[in-house]
Amino acid sequence: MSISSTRVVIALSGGVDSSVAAYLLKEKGYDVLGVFMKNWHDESVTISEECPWLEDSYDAMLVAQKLNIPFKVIDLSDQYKEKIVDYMFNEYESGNTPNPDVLCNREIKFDVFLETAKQLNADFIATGHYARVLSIDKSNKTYFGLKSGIDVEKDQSYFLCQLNQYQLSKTLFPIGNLKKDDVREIAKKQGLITAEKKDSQGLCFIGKVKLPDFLQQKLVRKKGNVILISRDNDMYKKDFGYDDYAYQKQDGKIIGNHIGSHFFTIGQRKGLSIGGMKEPLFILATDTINNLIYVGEGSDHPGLYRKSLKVYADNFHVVNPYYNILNLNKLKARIRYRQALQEVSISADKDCFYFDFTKKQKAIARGQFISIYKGDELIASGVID
RNA sequence: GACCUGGUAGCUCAGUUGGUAGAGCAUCUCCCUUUUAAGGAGAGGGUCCUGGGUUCGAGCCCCAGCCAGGUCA
Repeated sequence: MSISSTRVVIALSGGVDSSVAAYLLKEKGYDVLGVFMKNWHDESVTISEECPWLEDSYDAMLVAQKLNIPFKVIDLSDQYKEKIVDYMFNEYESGNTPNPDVLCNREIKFDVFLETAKQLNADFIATGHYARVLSIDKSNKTYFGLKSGIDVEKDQSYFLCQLNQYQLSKTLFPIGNLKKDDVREIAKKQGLITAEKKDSQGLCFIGKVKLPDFLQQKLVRKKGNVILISRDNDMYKKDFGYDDYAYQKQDGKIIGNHIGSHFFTIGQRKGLSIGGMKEPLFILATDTINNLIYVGEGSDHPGLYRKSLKVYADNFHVVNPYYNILNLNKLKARIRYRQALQEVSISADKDCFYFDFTKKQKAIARGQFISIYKGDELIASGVID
């Protein structure tokens, strides 16, 4: 298959990264089609009066025009609501801390969008992620690997940690081997309107919303106690293994009230509105069954740290089955975006995968994703329990 | 009932020999960041319990009252 007859549908977000990705594909000679995904509409839960997607879609269109590639807008907001927004509400309601952007990639960009692209006769889809796809051939089988972007500062492989072999086999990341500065430089040189545009932030394609406000559109406020746990509580002398510290109301003293434990997450400092301490208060745990929040004073409070965590086997996802993860050593992992990679060792039984870090980890949040790296390749991931 | 201690920013408190007030926490804003958080920078905020008095001048001294906690009968 020649390049000129290979059709690539690029997801144009209206930002500089996808703009340059599109340009690079066009330069290589692919048959490129630009598509803007509308993932949000204003009828459902929303906070701000502005609607940033309109401006973004306009920028995306201008870039497509400039590059002389066909362009269209597709509306995936129904699917986005069903698969991402509802997931968020459900997770928060049950006391977990979801990661919508990881799900957005797995369920929307590399699923619904991929299927839509195929109907447009696409051979591949492409996005402006800072990540790379490599393939390895072994005994007549091709394995696809997800590698971090060359630009360590901008690496976005973490958000792609739930992609599977099929999805990777259909994906190109044209800017994965570029640095952000280079991307902006190219955009500038090509006169793309997005060259100086500020990097996007906040939930993918929704824009900047304050999460507590967002959640309160659906989840009700419910007054409950905030309980202060002393740093020399007996709890910290016991070994909880791979489980969370199990606090009970009588382990500390009530120092105030909150508006609903499901609005908060472990490690959180802001938003409790309780002052009068020497050091800041951090949330050690939330109990959404009894509507309680446990806090500790100071960023070095022992309740904020654990060295191990577990992932249920059902929630464990192998990105590249070329490797048998349990046979590898010198693995590293991160438990949130942009965290420096941490040394970890992995074991498993038939129910769970167990992770032991060399260094203690701060604010391990149930519902977030751990992603495991061999060198610069992301080989597996899982939902933290 | 008597005595003692204290009533200073939203909270916890500091305020030297009297010269119209500060720190931490909280709050807000900005930066950082395609999750949640964290982190960095900055800002706002006080008729110093009330009423008198002494003094050129009182949060700091004196008197009375109110409130909170404590002690003694």
